[in-house]
Amino acid sequence: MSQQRTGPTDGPDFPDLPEATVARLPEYLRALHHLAEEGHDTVSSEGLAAAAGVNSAKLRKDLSHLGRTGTRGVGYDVTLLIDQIEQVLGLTHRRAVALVGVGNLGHALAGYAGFGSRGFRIAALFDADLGRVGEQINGLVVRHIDDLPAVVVEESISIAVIATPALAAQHVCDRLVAAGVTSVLNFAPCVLSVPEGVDVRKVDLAIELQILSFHEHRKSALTALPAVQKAKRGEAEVAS
Amino acid sequence: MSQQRTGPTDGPDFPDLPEATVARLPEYLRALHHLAEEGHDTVSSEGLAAAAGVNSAKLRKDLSHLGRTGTRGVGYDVTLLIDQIEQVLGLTHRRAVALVGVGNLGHALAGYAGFGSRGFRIAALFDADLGRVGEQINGLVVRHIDDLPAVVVEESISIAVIATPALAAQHVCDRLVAAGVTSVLNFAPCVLSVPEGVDVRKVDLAIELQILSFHEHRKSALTALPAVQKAKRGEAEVAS
DNA sequence: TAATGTGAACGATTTCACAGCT
DNA sequence: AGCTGTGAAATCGTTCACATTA
Repeated sequence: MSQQRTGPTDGPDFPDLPEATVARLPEYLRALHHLAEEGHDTVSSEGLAAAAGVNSAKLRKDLSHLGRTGTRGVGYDVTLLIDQIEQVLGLTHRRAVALVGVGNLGHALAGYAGFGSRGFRIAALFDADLGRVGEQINGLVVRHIDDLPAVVVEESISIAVIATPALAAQHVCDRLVAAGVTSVLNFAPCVLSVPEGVDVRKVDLAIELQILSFHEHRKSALTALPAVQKAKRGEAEVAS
Repeated sequence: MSQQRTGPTDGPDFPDLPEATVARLPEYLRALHHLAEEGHDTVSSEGLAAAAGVNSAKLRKDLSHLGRTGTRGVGYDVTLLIDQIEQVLGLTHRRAVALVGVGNLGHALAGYAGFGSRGFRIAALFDADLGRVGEQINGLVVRHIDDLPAVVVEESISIAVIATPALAAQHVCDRLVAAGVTSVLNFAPCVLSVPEGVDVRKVDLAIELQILSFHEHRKSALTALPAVQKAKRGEAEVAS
């Protein structure tokens, strides 16, 4: 819809994807890798949608933004689609990631195998605590945060993970941005302000539980008073 | 279990909030606690919106769903609003949470202080690996997953966190649901299927990075070809 | 006067239903 | 015949702008 096509010479490599679609492509990618391991060569929109936990119309609309990806009457070629999604997500090379804060959570993230297998390489660990600097985790030495600028350049790092306490996060973020980082994944429970052109995503573990708490609260309120209005909701509620 | 009834006429207690609003209330709550610690008694929609990283119209609309919460010409009473949000989110009592899978990530989650300070109590740890059963983490003994049914009842657990490998997650989830758990926070990179009435939220760390990777990719494509169409985006891009 | 609460406009996303390929 | 790709409809969410109220 909102697309002015810039000519017959294609919007080559770069469709302007809706944000909601971007957020789902990684899920499709994971499902596709799984299907590939199981030996599937092709998959229908129904099949892939089921594996990714969405409905098939949504999946088809999402994939349609990537250009022609399937074959009518047949479905999608699994390996081809993997390639196309990895292309669009910029996963054709393994991206170097810096992790700041090797406390409780940071330590676990540093050892999380899922990053390595899905396109990323933890290239450096940082902490402000001199007691932690020098420690070795998973084959990487923890460096002092003052080394940030040098290492970011050295390792061509553009993505960083913040796993510090909330009070330190904004300061750390400022230093990351100053060093050239342009994407931040923030685990600290606070709002980060960043200049234009820098992307921030946030993961707040307690917030996830609080959202579930709301639903628990609602469910127990409904079962406690089964009298009025239950005609409303009918399907399995899966929020993501 | 766990209901706090205000009487038979408690209809007004339970607004039917939009899901997007529910997802933001915890962020407001966090910001409010922070403001309270700084000694603020009241806060305007502008002020709270800034602290929570949203715009003020959205905040007012969100809060309007809770009923009259502010005072025109003045703003919102900080402690009163905290109470109202905690009420709606069902945080008036501390909820017991089970955590399954005390590997790398699960271990860190078991020690995460943010759960304790924001309405939750990790009440039990489980693992399938007998080598881990008996280990003590943060004052809790890891139990074998066969003990699930007993412990869930004993501790009145309705929320569980899954931090197992992907291959085990569905099986663990089935056992949790069978034991009576009705909300699941899933850290395993896979889709869980659950019966109606059970809520699932998912946190996939690699997916978060992949979404950032997309934006990195797009940014570098845009700076590489500064020629065409840049009139589009204007503000700081904060995706959550 | 200052700031909330809210109808109405707008925009984004999801879903439907089917035309069009293979 | 079967399944993708896609307009159009429906739904959901955001923003605007201002009437309303303390």
